[in-house]
Parts: sequence; C-alpha cells; structure tokens
Amino acid sequence: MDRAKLPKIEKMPADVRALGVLRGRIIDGSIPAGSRLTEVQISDEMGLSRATVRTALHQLAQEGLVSLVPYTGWTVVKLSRQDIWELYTLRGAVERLAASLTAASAEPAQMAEVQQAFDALEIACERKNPNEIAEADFGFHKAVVDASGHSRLRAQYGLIEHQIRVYIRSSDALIADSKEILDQHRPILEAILSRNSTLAGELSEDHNLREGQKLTVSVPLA
Amino acid sequence: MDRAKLPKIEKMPADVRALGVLRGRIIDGSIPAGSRLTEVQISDEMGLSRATVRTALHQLAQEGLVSLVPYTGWTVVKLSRQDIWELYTLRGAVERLAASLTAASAEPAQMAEVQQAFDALEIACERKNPNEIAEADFGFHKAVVDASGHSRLRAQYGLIEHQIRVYIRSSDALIADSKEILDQHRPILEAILSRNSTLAGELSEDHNLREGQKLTVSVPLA
DNA sequence: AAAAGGGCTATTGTCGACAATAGCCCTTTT
DNA sequence: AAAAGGGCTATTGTCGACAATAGCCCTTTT
Repeated sequence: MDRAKLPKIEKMPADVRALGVLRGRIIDGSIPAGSRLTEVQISDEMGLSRATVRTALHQLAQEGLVSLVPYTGWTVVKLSRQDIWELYTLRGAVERLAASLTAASAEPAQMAEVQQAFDALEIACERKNPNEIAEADFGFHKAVVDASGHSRLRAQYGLIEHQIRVYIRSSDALIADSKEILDQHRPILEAILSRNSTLAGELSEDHNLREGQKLTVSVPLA
Repeated sequence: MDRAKLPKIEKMPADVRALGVLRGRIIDGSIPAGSRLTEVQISDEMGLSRATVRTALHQLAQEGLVSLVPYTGWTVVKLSRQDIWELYTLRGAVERLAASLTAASAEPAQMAEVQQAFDALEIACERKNPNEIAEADFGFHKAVVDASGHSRLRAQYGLIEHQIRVYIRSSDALIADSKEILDQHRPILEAILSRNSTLAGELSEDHNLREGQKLTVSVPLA
C-alpha cells in the first residue's frame, strides 16, 4: 500500500513554542523595543500558564531581547549605540575564530555548504530584494560558523544574531548596495576555500567591524 | 551617635541563592560530573519550591554546567576533550578581543586594576600555593576582560569561566610551575600597558591556546 | 528462548492560587 | 507649598498539586 508520507506533526514543549512566537514578534517589530510585557497578559493571550510563559521570558532575557526588573516587569530591550558596538565587536571575535577554524579544518561537505551559502547570496544580490539579501547575508555568516564544528561558537553566535536582527529590523538599516556586499564577502569565501586560516579570520573580523561602524554612524539612536 | 556601620543583610531572591549553592557544589566537586539531579530532592533539601529550584537549574543549564533530558532528568555535565578544546579556543577569541580593547582604550583606573591583578599573581606564585595561584590566574584574566568595558564580553567570559573551573577542579589540572606562569602572563600585561593593542590580542589568544593544548594532552578524559 | 506489548514508576511539564514587593497616589504633617 | 508617610495596585516571586511523558520491568505471545 504505497502512499505519500504523512507530514510530521510538530510536538514541541509549550515554553519553546511561546519562546518562538515572542522572539518572532520582537524581531519583526510587532512588539516594539521598549514595550512592557506582562506574564499574565501573555499567558491569557496564548492560553498557557504563567509558569510556561515565564520560562520563555527568562530564555528571552538570556538572549538579550528582554529584561526583567524584579517585582516590576519585563521590557523589550532598546539597543543603544554602545550595544551595537558591543554586538559587532563580539560578532567579529566569534566569526574570526569560526572562519579560521573552518579554513583550517572543515570537511569538504562543510566547505560545500559555505560555498552554497555564498552562491545564494549572489543570487539574492542579483534580485535586489533587500530583505532577501539581508537573509542571505546572515545565511553566509551562519554557514561559516556552522562549518567550524564548534558547538559553543554556534550557540554564542545564535544569541548575537538574534540581537542584531532586532536592531536591523527596527532601524531598517538594510544598506543593500548589492555590489559592495558581494565584494565584501567574496574575499572571506576565497580565504576559507584556499585554507588560509589566518587571512580568513582577519577578513571576517574586519568585515564585522566595518559593518558595525557603518550601522552606528548611519543610524542615530535613542 | 557614631558607631560602626551595621553589616548589610543579604537579601537575595531564593532562586539566585539556590543557583549559587548548586554552582558552588558542582565547581568544588561535591556534586561530581555525571551525577543526576532531581528537582524534588533539591527543593526538599533546600526548603524551597520546585519552581524556584527549576529556575536555578535552567540558569545552570545556560551556563553549561547541567543538562536536561525532557521528562527524564537533570545531569551534571561531563566535559569531553572536544569540550575542553571548545572552551579554550572560545576563551582565546574572547580574551583576544578583551585584551586588544583594553590596550586600545582602557581608562587609567582600569589599567591600574589589571596591573594590580598581575601583582597579586606574582605574590601568589611566590607562595607556591597551587589553589591560590589558580585563583590569581583567573583573577588576572578577569581583570583584563573587565577593563575592556564591554558588558557582553564580561557576561560571555563568566559563562566560559564557570565551565573551565569545573574542569580544572575535577581534573586537578593545576599545573603550577610558578615561574612559567609569570613568564606567560607578563608579556600580556606589558603589551596592554604599552597600549599595543594588536600584540596584546595575539598574546592573549596564544596563551589560551597553549593552556588548552596542555590541559587536553596532559589529562585523559572519558 | 526471544520478541512483543502493556503497565508502572520516577521524573519533568504545566497549572492556578497566594505571598512579597515596587512604586504610584493620596493624605497628612510641617 | 513642600515634605513625609502610608496605603493601594499592579506585577513578579513562590508554592503545592495534578498532567504528561520516558523508559524500565514484568507478562504474554510466538
């Protein structure tokens, strides 16, 4: 009896689902920076208990997206100039290590994924859709980090990425000169493919510092 | 009516206290790696509710000291060779950034703290007490990170440090050749004091990679 | 004897209720 | 009018109970 495979039913813990929803709303801006969140309201709306929502909020706090003032309330973080600087310098350090590890010792399969992520970026740049470009840009960086085979680096990168996404969306800072974007990423790809570990690391760090610089000067903040 | 100031009464949330106690026990080895932890037992012993203990355990999981298998239980993590490698490469990347930032732009007061931490390390080395040396060693690294004025770097460093401490204690890997320890740290201090940002970063990273190497080869792991 | 199946137990997952607290607002005092 | 004080309200902090689940163990089937 041959038939199409049934779709896998998603069975996720309630707190993880709540986390995903909240994070999505914060990143896409439908819950703006500076908003207050209350456990009761969220749990009512989602039909979950406060304990569950609370777990999700604590996780979001770990990710740096919300902050808790004891006995008072949760607020969605507002990123200052200093925060953006911190995020990009930190991402620079993380990606420096990731790129140099990947260049030094990634398996061919992982290398192929990095190459593929770059190809996707090229295609996105041709289409000139800013959102798509931004996604592909994130995708390339993530591919390099994933290829490093360093689980803590991946976890760390995830946290930073969430926060950067919040900022990028909230500031609409999608500076998408597609030509320049490709020119900035190509050398990194080449250094990695040619197994030049030192260069790959340096280029990655420089790229991040430049990006961070650009964002902090171009977009004034509270 | 002049009198000695009364000592400040510590008023901490219960979950924070539980977290501190558990972390301390894991780090000092009285709860060994691989142990199972159950929420009920802990909450009974501490006289707290499960919810409170659970919050603390989740935090410990974030710090990488325990891990949760759904509907099954919590266990204290056992660090593998790969984990040690990850910790030291990651710490290398974090400290590279910290040292170069500190060298580039720390205030005199912060510089003085770094100097002071090094002096403490010198004194500890003279006394040849392994535990004291290890503490002063951690202290120096922490001082450099603190001086960088980068809050996310500090937070990140804290997490890594906890995990390294677990490993160092559990393996008794306190390789304390006091002469060598000073020789390894002095150039870092000097590069920072002379505001040589690039060199400070490089030396810090190298130092960590060497340490990590030493620990992974000298101590066989499960 | 081996395999399959089902129930049991230990444990986390989720819930709703009450306790503790921060900070506003109103009243009282000076 | 300004300052001090106290109560009120909104919110998180903490609790104990019940639900859901994983995985072991015993029984049954082959």
